Amino acid sequence: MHVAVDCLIFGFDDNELKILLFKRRVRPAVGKWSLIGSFVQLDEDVDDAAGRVLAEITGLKDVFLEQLGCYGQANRDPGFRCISLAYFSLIRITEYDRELVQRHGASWHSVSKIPELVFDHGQMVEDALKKIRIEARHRPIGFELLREKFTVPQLQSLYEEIYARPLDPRNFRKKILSFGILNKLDEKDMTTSRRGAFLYEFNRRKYVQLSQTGFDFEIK
Amino acid sequence: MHVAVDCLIFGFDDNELKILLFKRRVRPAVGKWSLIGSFVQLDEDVDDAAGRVLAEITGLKDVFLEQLGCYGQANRDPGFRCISLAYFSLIRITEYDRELVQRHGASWHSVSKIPELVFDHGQMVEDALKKIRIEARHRPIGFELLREKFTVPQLQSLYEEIYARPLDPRNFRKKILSFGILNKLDEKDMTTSRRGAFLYEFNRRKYVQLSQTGFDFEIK
DNA sequence: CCAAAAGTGTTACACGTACACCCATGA
DNA sequence: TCATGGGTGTACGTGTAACACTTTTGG
Repeated sequence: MHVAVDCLIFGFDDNELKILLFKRRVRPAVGKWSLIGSFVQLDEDVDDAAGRVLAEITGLKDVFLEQLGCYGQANRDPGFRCISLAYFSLIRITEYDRELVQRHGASWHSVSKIPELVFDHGQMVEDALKKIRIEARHRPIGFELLREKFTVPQLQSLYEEIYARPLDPRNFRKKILSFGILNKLDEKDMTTSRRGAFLYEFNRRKYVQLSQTGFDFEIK
Repeated sequence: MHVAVDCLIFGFDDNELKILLFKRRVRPAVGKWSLIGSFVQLDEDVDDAAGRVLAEITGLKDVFLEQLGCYGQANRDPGFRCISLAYFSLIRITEYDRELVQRHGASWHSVSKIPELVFDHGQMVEDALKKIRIEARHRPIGFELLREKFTVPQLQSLYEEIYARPLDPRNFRKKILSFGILNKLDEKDMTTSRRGAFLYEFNRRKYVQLSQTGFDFEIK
C-alpha cells in the first residue's frame, strides 16, 4: 500500500488567513489545485516526511507542524490505493522562501475562497480549519502566524479571522494582556496609523509556566 | 509499506475506566500485552478496518469509534516497516460479547494500572486518555460508556474517573441537569443504597439541538 | 434506630460582556 | 485642524465554587 503525507500550510497576511495551494503537475488530475505531498520513504518517520515536504517547499525547519489525521478511503485516489497522512503547519509568511514556493507553482489562497481541490483535499482543509479554531481556544496557537514583533490590533485581527467574527477591542486587549505572556516593547509600528501602535513580543517562557497549570485561552 | 490499525477499547465498570488489552500470540513479542490490531486490506477503507477489528473482538457495531492518529516512526516495529493508525472506542461493558473477548485472550485493565505494552502502544494509550479528557469537556462523551439507564451518582463517578478528581455532588447535579439532555425515569436503581437513586436516560435529540448551537460541557 | 447513599439551596466572588470617549499623530 | 486608528474604564449580569443538612429505607 502506498503511504503519502500531505501538508496544509497556513499563513496570515493582509488580515486574512491563507493556505498554500499547488497546481498539480503529475497525473491524475494534472492542472488541478491540490495540497503538496510526498510518499513516505521506507526508512523515514512519518512525521519526518511531513517536515521534509514543508522544508522543501518553504525552506523552513522547526516550525509548528502537527498531524491532522489519516485519510484512508479505499477509493480516494483513482490511480492506486494510497492513504494520506495530513499534517498542518502554521508559518510566518514573511519568513518563507518565496523563490522555492514559486518554483513549485504554489500560491496563497484566502481560506474564505478556496478553489475546488483534488481527491479529498477539500475535506482536509475543512477539517484543519475546524481543528485550528478549537486549538486556538486552548493555547496561543496564533503566535506562530505573526512576526516576532506584533501589535495588539494585529493579534486581534488574527483571532477575528480564526473565529470568523468580530471581537471587542477593549475586552480583547484586557484578556490577552491579563495572561502576562506578552512583553511590551518600546517600539511602535507606524505603518497602519498616524499615532502608531506599540509592538509586543510573545514571552514563551511565561506561557510554558502557565500552560502547565492549565489555562483557557478562550476569547469572546 | 505495511499499514495496520490498532484499537483502544475503553469501558467503565466498578467505577473505574478500563481498557481492553491482549496477550500477543504472534511474533515478535509473543506473550506481551498489547492492543489488538489488524492490517488494512487493499480494498478496505481505513475506518472500516478499525470497525472490523472492533466487531471481531466485541461483536459490537455502530458504536463510538474515532481516529486517534497515525504512529509512524520508522523503527516502531522491530520486525518490518509498519505504520499504525490508532482508533479509540468507548463501549458499554455490559453489551460486549464476553465469549468473543475471552477467545481472543483479552482482559480489562484499569487505566490507572496499565502493564507495560509492546512497541508504542503505551504511548497510544496515554494519548487516547488525554484526548478523552479534552473531548469530555466539549460533548457528553461519557454516555457511550454507561448503560441506557443510569443514575446521576453513576454519571458523576464516571466524570470523576475521567477527570481524575472529585466533583461536588450538588454542583455536578445542577450543571448536568441544566443542559436538559437527561430524561428522569420513574424507576430507581436500588443496588447501591437503601434509598435508591432515580434512573435517567440520555435524550439524544435534545443533545443534537444543543451541540449545533455550541455548548460547553465543562464541569468543575 | 442506625448506617449509608441520595438529594437539595444559598451565598460570595470572578469573570465575561457590553458599551463611548479621548489620545496621538501625519498630512 | 481633521481624519484615522490606538488605547482606556466601568457597571452589570451570569455562572462557578464553596459549603451542610435532610431524606429514605433496609437491616
